[in-house]
Amino acid sequence: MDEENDIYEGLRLRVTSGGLTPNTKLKPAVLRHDYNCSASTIREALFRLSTVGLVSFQEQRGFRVPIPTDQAQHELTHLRILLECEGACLSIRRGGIDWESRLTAAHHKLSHIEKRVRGSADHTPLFILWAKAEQAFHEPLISDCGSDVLKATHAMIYQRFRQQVFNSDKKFVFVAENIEQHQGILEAALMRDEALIRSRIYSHLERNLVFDMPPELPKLPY
Amino acid sequence: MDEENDIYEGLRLRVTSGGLTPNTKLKPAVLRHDYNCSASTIREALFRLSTVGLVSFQEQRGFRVPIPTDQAQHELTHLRILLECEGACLSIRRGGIDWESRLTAAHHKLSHIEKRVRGSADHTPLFILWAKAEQAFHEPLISDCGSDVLKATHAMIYQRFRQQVFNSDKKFVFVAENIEQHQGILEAALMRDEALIRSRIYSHLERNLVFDMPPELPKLPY
DNA sequence: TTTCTTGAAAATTTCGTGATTTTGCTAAAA
DNA sequence: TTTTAGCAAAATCACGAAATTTTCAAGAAA
Repeated sequence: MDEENDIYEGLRLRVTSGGLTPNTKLKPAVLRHDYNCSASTIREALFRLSTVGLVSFQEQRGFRVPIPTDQAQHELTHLRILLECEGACLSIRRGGIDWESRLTAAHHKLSHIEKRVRGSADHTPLFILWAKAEQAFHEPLISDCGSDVLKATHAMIYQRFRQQVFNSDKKFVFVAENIEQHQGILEAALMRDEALIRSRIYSHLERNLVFDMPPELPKLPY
Repeated sequence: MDEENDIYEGLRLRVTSGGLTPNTKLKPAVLRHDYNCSASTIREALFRLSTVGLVSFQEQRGFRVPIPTDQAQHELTHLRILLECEGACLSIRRGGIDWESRLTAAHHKLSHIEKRVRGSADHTPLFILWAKAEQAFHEPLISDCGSDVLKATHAMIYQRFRQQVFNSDKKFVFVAENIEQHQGILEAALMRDEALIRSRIYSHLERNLVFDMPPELPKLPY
């Protein structure tokens, strides 16, 4: 099980950012050779991935790479906004100087990579690197919210979101605005301005919303 | 897998509302007899349950019934409020007359059971019945939000919440206020008043929050 | 041509077993 | 009495094979 986890991680990487065509069948009897283990072990890992929505599963019909749809992209984005805004606001209240520090460090790395991406013609080779850095920025954003459940749920949604956009036909198109948007989010965090960080997280993710959002939801009662 | 799912559901019921003492070991070799199948099949189902947080798992140490903690209760309640408010508001906007109808029907059943519970001395025997009716009310509340991801995430959190309170030492104490609170939520839904339904969902769940909540979060940017 | 049946090949699911690890008990040492 | 060491029993994990189900191509019927 020590390496069982490696198998799980390996498969997760493959279905989220491995360039697999959506709807591709994932056959334990085939994949076993790539990981030097039995089909049962692969099956177990695929099963776990299906529970969190990273591979689709139908009884007696095996596992497949999920098909990205506009609907799914919209829903995942919506939930990401909801969870990330909540986590960020709570972190602003609870986080100390060490939180600011971690966030700033993560942004520094991300910013460096994004500037490199902007300068290069083909973004594809840098994608994996960028994806890791962007996750490493969005994660500490909510790290001090004080809720493991919130963080775990966000992580689940985030992974599915990443898979969705990477496997959609648009592939990876780097958006230059990302740079200033990430900067803006960092600034709002350091300013401890909750309304501002909400607004900026929303603006950052907005372009992934394919349908209209309700014009305005009333403020929370707490 | 036809009955595999029955096994999964059976085990889920047992760990969420089966009266098992927290930290009880769940041994595949023992449980197999209750379900007439092999230990491997049980193991697979337990594995799936562990992925959604309904049983705890440690490699080489097997599966156990999770131990309820105040922290977990607080976090699960917090997320329930977040998701349920969001889903209810979206349903208010998108739901039609059929939505009102389903919600009213569910409330009618729940209300009937709750009045019976209030009248009886020992609540325990009615608990299973009540739990089902209460879930059957909170589920259509968000059913027309238009997001399967939101609904699935809420279902996951809801199950864990239910397990948490049922397995905590307080066991099942029926709170009389539930009756008017559910009534109030229904009314807010029919009035299509989003601010009101948020406030009432919060009030309804508030007593499960063991720590202070932030005094107020600013309104969402959309 | 299109639809329906048939049956062989392929894939999926379930199961028992052996290897490895943990657990619990007993006895010796401090 | 308390702690440590060692051994036996029990439990967990990975595996390969048997049993069941699906897939799909080829031929029959409409």
